[in-house]
Amino acid sequence: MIIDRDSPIPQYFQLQTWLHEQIEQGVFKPGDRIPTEEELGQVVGLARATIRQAIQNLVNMGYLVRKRRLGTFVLEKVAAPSTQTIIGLLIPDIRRGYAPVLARGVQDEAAKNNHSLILCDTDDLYIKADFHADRMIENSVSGVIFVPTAVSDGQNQSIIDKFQRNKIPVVLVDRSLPTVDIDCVTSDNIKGAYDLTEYLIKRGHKRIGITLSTLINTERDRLEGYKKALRDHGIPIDEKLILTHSGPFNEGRYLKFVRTLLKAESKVTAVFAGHDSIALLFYSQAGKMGISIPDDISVVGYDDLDLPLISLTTIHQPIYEMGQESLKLIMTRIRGEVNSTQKIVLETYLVERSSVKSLNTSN
Amino acid sequence: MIIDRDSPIPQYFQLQTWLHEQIEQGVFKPGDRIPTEEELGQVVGLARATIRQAIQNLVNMGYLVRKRRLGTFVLEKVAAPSTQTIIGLLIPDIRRGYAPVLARGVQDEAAKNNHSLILCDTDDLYIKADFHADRMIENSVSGVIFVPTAVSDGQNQSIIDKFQRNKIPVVLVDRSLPTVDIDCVTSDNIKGAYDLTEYLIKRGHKRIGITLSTLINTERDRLEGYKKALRDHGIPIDEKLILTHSGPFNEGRYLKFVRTLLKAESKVTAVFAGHDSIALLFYSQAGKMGISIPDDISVVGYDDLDLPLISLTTIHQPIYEMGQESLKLIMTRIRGEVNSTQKIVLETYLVERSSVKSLNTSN
DNA sequence: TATGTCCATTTGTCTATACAATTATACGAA
DNA sequence: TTCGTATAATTGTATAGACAAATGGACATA
Repeated sequence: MIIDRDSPIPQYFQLQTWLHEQIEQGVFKPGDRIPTEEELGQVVGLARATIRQAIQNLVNMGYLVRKRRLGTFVLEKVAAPSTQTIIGLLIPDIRRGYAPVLARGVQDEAAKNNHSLILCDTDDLYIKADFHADRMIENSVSGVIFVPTAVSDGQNQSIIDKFQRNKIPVVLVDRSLPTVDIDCVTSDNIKGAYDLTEYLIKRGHKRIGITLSTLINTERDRLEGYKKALRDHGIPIDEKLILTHSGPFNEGRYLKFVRTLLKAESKVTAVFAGHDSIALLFYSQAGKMGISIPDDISVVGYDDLDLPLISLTTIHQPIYEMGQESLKLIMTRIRGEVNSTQKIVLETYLVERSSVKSLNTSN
Repeated sequence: MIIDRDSPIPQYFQLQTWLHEQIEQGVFKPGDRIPTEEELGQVVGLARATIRQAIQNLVNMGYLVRKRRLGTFVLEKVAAPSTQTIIGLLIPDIRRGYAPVLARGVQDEAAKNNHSLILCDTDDLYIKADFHADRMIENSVSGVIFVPTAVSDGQNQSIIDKFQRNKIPVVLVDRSLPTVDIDCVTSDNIKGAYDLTEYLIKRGHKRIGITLSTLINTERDRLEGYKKALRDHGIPIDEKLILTHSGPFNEGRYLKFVRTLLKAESKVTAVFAGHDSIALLFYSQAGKMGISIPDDISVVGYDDLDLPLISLTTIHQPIYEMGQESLKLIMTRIRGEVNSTQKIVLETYLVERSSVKSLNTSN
């Protein structure tokens, strides 16, 4: 008999122990249904409430699940999922560009999933990214959302490796690493830049300057989209109108480029600023040089930052949504729901404002 | 009555929730004995088995401990000897105003102390602040830096209480609560506004409009500084030039105020914008109305946000430093180094740019 | 095929009752 | 004082019975 009614050990506990043994010994295997409370009551000769007490304890201990109308089942013994519910976000600088919006998107989605967000700024420096990565691992984050630093792919790779060695899933946002097979959420910079350039071309612009950084692949993609649009419309690419720089964003450097393009000798009728912050430099320089936008020169940007006082035609990047998507993606990884690498590319769209003048007489 | 027998929510769960609340709110304090099962049964009119079910769940959750013959007691909520090195930051919205700079200040200082930063946005809503507070407590943060929400002091107080019941130190930043004796880091808004107003007066301005929110005590202080400066210089206060609103920042509302002040009838020669974001509205509206700043009207702001394209005379608030100081303060609390309440007031200074015209002929 | 309805089964919630086990406290005896 | 013992209070264990709620599956209907 399973239950010894004379034992000082409570009967519910005797039953609980017996059930536990059956599970541990594989008599009841994961997925199996154990007898109903009614049946157990008959077999061991105990009241249903007593049976329930034994079963409830095993449910609390994670050995069983009850399902209404179906019965009680043995659970797959899973390693207790870490009680930590923290996601790490590694971005260049919370004060710059779209970072606050991205952080907010991640955070709102994290809140929906009952996770908190640890925020770390890398300043695009490997050493800071590495430092924060260590701290995140120490604080046992469940996953990391990483905007790769504007340094070598190898260094970014080594940050990612560090997380993966600790079995922490990583999702890249905005900037991807072509050589690394890893989940990422980006937008289609080639298409966005293509659309934007085509927009200028259709308004009669032929000499279109561009200035951006070749350090980050998002901006390299924009350059590619720009060139492709020119080629497709039979406009020769003039390398003198392409002013690039391979380092991180530096205001003084770009101010030089901006001045060069604004000078009458350049004869450009429109400029493509690699991102909205550069477009802003065009506005401030043009003001100083007595040049009017868009009357004297047209300017387009990229990002659609919330810029007061100017009305810039630009490409809207769904930054907030990228934050949300990257968090959703990391949650599926944490829950172990997917295996194959996910590459999510979000749509961008052109926002027409009034920084571009149409040169078409018919228009 | 505590129990609603018509509710679809199980009665044991209603009781459990109620008990949980009593504990959270400190009605039952750690060490207290709660009523016996018998007593509870009498009070709420439930069978003892039902009472037990509620209590058992709370025991499992670690809120209560039962002792035979003695009763059931509230447990000291011992945050596992926190190896956690995380600080929580509760701010209204990381995307707005100075929030990114504050967050960065906190974070850089946290990094120096080997702590990480959990970021939570409240949107100035009590319910969100409360939600994030619970999550921070769950993640056992070592301390919290809190920008009070723009709601009633009582609600802010209840957030603070929640942390303090869990022995988590709290520091207020920017906005203080006059009725609460708690560490805080602020800047002297009365003096800043006084200096700024005096600056205008010394340049010959007598009709000075002001528009701000009276919801937050920082802005109320600025209004006070403005009035004091006028009084001290023998300029009568014209209530018609004071346009206030008692709700949270709302662009439409302030645009109306801005237009009123810009109209020629108002005859103001200068306006004091409650913060830089409002100053920005003056610029955008003035542009539309063909009014030139500072030639037709002078404008000053408050905060010294990094505003591109305009050259606004404003009061610099040491936001980054406030973030740093608040973190330093919380670290001293965590290390238990101080006992008395610390009220740190940082210096502000006037940044003279070119949004103010001098009306003095001699100048 | 798709959709709605009903039924039987199983767990979920709740009551009422009884006795057992534990233990702080008081009290009495050594 | 010290030790043992009785007592009362409180939680622990257990029973028996009732109705509620969810739901897979069978069956009927559109």
